[in-house]
Amino acid sequence: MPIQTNQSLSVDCVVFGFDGKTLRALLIERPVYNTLNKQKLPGAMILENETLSEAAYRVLEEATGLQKCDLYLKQMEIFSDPQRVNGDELEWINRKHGINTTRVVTVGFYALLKLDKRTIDYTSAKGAQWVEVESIQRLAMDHKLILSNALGNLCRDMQQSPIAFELLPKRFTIRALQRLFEAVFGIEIDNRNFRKKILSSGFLHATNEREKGVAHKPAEYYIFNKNAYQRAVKAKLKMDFIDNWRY
Amino acid sequence: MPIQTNQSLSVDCVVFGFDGKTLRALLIERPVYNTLNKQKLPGAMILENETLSEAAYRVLEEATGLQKCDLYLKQMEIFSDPQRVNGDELEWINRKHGINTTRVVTVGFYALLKLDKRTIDYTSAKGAQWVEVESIQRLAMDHKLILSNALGNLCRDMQQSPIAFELLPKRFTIRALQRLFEAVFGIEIDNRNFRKKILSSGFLHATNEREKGVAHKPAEYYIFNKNAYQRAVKAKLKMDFIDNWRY
DNA sequence: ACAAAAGTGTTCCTCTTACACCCATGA
DNA sequence: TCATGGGTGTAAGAGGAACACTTTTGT
Repeated sequence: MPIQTNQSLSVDCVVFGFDGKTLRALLIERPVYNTLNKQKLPGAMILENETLSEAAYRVLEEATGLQKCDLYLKQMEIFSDPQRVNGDELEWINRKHGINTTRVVTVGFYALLKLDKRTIDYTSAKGAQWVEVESIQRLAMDHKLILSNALGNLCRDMQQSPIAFELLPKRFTIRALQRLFEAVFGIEIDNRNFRKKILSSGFLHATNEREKGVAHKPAEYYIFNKNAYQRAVKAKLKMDFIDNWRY
Repeated sequence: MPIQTNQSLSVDCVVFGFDGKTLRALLIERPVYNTLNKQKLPGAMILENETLSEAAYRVLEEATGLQKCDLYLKQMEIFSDPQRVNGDELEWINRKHGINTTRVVTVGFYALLKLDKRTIDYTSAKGAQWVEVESIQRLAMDHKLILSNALGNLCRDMQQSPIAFELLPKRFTIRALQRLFEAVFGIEIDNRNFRKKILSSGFLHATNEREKGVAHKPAEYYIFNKNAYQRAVKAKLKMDFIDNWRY
């Protein structure tokens, strides 16, 4: 079997947003072509002289209007099944790009962003939709698999680093943060214990500002104190750094 | 900028083994060519009709003589810098394979195996070496970067799943398990607390067999009880996430 | 008998968990 | 005044960290 030479490499992005209640992903519609599934993840072929993450940022700016600095991007698995794109789907891709490839290998990314009105307006204008992740049934090609993968990665990463804040506005309530964890992990969290733990971490800064116009006791807004977090990480390593030396 | 069409896709594997004291990685020697670095990771170009993990298993069987069932394989990042292979290195690759590619994108894998005599004999016969990971200074292309990446992945994964046992023989002593953690994490662990914790987990099964011919009290052999582990996994998702945050 | 590594218990203290009521606001 | 969700404390138990000596074997 010869070395594969006429393949193509693409990126596909699972873009997550949080609306305060449920986790959503951005899906784009494509013109119907034969019996193919209409909804797909935002993605693109890699260009010459472009890294994969550059390609991913290009896709994300096109899809959301947001720049690199407003997005959290993480590479996941590579999907390389020789049959993952074939038949009508392969024909669709070749026709769309005016190329003639026999195989497309894709690199999955997931992105996190703050789902504000401006972004929703932008995506709506492009005919894209923010769909509740739980309710997504079928997608084009193997994009459902990529989505599942992204959700697994998100769960794992949210247990290890404070990326939850990438999905929340700069000012947020503790309840919103809790609901985000509950939505992603699919669990219920005791509110008293959650507040105790998250506040005692020292990573949240109370703004002294409160919700307005809500028909209940207004919640206080907090801000994630990234510096305090990074200081804490360093302090934890402080005494261990000799042991932890890695070239 | 047009879509990249004449690239190649390869896999590179960081193969870890544990000799009872230190963590080692398998490096292969290549014939010297100009001023290129001689040592590199085992790797190969992807073939037509082959997935990336199939390619990785092919590389691993070639390098170690071991089959899929005797290896733990995990995909990591993809390395896609357009300049990651160029100049003499690119020429070396094109000459070696009789192809004419302008860009090579590679997917990093790490593999874990049980480092027994048979495997060491096999790799020695091929001129490959098991080098202490701590002492590896320079490698061909960006393979040093890939190795660093693999070590980071291994550290992370070993904290989250019982892959440590993939590096130990079926029967092992608790001391050996402890030394493995100490080697990978670069820390010292209190032996009494370690025994208490690992034994109370219920994942180890005592064999009632002991070391022979050692000049000290012989240690008992244990076996990892995978079923007990998998049963335990289903029962928990804790609020540890705040403590474990790392960027 | 000695050298070398295995194996063993207790205490203290922190962190986790479970649990129920009052508060501030808009309608 | 009622409906709604925000915000608070305590007690019991589990789990983690620190710490030193005895046991078994080969030489």
